[in-house]
Amino acid sequence: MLAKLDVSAVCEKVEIAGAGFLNFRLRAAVLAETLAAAARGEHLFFEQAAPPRTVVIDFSSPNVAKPMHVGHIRSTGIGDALQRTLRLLGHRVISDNHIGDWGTQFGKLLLGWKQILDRPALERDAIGELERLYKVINAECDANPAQLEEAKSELVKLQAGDAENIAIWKEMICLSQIQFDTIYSRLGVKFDQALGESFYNPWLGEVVNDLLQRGIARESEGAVGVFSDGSLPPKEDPFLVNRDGEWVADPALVRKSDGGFNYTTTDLATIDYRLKTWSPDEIVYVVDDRQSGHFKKLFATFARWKADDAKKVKLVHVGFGKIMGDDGKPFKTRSGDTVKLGDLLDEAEERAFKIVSEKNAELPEAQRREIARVIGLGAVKYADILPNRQSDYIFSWDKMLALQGNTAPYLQYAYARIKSIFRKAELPAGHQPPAAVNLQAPEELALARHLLNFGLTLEAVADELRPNYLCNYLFELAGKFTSFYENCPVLKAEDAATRQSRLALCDLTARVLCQGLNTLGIQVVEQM
RNA sequence: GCGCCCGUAGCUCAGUUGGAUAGAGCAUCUGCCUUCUAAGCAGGUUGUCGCGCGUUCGAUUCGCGCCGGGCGCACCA
Repeated sequence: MLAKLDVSAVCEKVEIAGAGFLNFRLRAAVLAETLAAAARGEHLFFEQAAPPRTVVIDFSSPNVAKPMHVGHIRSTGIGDALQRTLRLLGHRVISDNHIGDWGTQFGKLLLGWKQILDRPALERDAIGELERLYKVINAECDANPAQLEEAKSELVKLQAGDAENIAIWKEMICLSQIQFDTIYSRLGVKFDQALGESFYNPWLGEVVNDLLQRGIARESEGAVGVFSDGSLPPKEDPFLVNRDGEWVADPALVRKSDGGFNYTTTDLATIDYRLKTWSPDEIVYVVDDRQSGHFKKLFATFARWKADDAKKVKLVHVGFGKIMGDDGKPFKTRSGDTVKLGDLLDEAEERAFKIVSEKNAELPEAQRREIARVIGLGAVKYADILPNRQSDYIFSWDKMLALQGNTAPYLQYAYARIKSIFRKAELPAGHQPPAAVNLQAPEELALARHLLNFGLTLEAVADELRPNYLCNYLFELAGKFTSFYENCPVLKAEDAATRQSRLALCDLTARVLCQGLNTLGIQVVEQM
């Protein structure tokens, strides 16, 4: 292999190193020229994908009439990082927020609205009031069958298009939309589409009829479900479950015995719509791992329903684990309630503000507020993306804001230090990047080599749908930069050429840090 | 019961698809601020990669079997 290999243009002599290893040494001149080209703005160490793919990403998916809570940050944060990564690499992305705006909960909500709505409370805090309606009526339904019947009949009226119920339902959606807009604008998350469950209503009946006609679904106990077709061994068959040693049917229900539809039905109609509308190569669902069984059934059902279409698209469930409190149980407030996303972000900003004020009391308050906003939000997002997504992680304010170790503030700090160098450098307007980058010190070389890996890392994130790879890359980059920073004076470098070269290295590092963090949905600050 | 996920340093976690001496942060110990932000850096200490068998030149990574934890298993989504 060595005899046939010709990489002399980019590498020094290639050496055999033990059993099955070849050692390649990148030519210093190639490294320097790659950096010089980047300094001239010709690239930033990554390339556009060829050919680009079309990818639908389904994430966040909050419910109408409920507060967005801590359970939504993983789907929202991971999904947003993925859409940003794919876009950066030149793929065509359609991000779609599949909002829970339809379903059985509206029976209870409508009943609550009619029986116990507190208008002034609704105007003060719409989501709080809607939440209260649901909780009260839900409790009453558990205790009182007559009330449950009432709720069901409100739902039937809604589904039948009753004008009054439709109007109330629309108002609830409007009120919820205000909340969603507020949260997403704080998070800086944008969607191309927000086609909620209700959007697919017109097709649900057809979906079920078609499945019945093709013999994929059948009736059972008054409901309609998709059952095993026996094509797989029982262990691998998503439509079978073992109970006490017997393999029994575990169907995907598509119509309830009362005639209502299930979420599998909506999801089937959704896949069909997305294929017809955007012809994607891939549809990615960023949803809690606990729903993996649902997605297995959904994908298997779709493959049986539309075999030709199914061959053209890759359906992927990007699952993730739970967020735990430091007691190892699901993360809750001290009083045992779910943590609301808005409150979580408020607290992150407050904690960051305290720290910024301690470290940098001399900055004006407005600037400290803005720094705290970026740092606090970044800390929460980063802590959420950093762990391998399928494992649960323990939520810790101290850890994410500790600002040492693998955290967003550490990365933002590295960026701020670079910007500080440029403020002190007092470069003339229209400063040109150096003609040559000259790398000598081991810290310079290590930093330069690591910059080259940015593109490979982005591609790994896109291929495996794991944004945590980018977190680890950036953490290493910041680490290599600070080593360089400690050991290699920039402004007081021994000669002008070294100074120019090191300035270029600093600038490229800042650009990659900024681009990388932005790709994770995190901003940077010039000073902190 | 069956399926899925997890088990890596005292703690919290990485480990880019089977590669070389398994890495970070916290904790702990030792140095470094009249010099570009010390929210930092340099270095020391810390491991039966849950256990066993197998496949392989080579296994934390793949297969099988155990042990321990979490989650899911028909009309909620």
